Amino acid sequence: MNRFPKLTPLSRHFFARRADLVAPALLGKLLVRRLDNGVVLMGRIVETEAYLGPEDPASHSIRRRSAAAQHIWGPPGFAYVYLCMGMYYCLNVVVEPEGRGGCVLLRAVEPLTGLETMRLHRPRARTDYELCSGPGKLCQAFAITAKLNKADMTAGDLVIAEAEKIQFALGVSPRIGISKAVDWPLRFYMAGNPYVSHPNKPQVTKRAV
DNA sequence: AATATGATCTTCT
DNA sequence: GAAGATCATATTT
Repeated sequence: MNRFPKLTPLSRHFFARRADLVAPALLGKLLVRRLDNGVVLMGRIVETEAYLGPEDPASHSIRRRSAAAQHIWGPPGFAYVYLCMGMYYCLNVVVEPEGRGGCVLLRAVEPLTGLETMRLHRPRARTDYELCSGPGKLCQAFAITAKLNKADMTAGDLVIAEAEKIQFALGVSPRIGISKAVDWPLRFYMAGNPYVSHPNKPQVTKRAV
């Protein structure tokens, strides 16, 4: 309970690639959150979506720069947290070389440690599957709010850390919940993993990793 | 100043 | 499968 594996945050270099390369590369990595009271929450990333630069009509980088989002054109490896539908936060990591405005949305994690605290954060969740199986749920479980917008995810209280490599089949599908570029295959997930959201969504390709 | 629009979740049918 | 909750940001008057 008081021993955690050695955590090695991913380097900024890791994020300085195209979003559609970083997104699948993040599968299997650890999302690590240290709360103010010292409790550590951890989950294995099992589902991500890539949002590219200005050539992607669904990306926030095609919109005019706002104070809350201007850092997505800055150096990669920082959190981009924003409120969706007035009620739920979504967590992104800024990726791609500086100036592009690419992001990767973290859609689902497999909860590993701190489940009791996650259940307190998500009283609505009746099963462990409902804890983190969606971008809004994940933010509730991990207590991620706009206060963590612009946080450095290579160091601090919200980081993505290296993990033991595990074998899995890569699922690819169109992104969820958007109205532009709806067919672009930029959602990546661990095929068959029970903590992925929208398990019945048809995938377009599948290959071993 | 006012309105339209979501990278969602929950509950109900 | 569909509707409602709810608000930061962007776009329109």
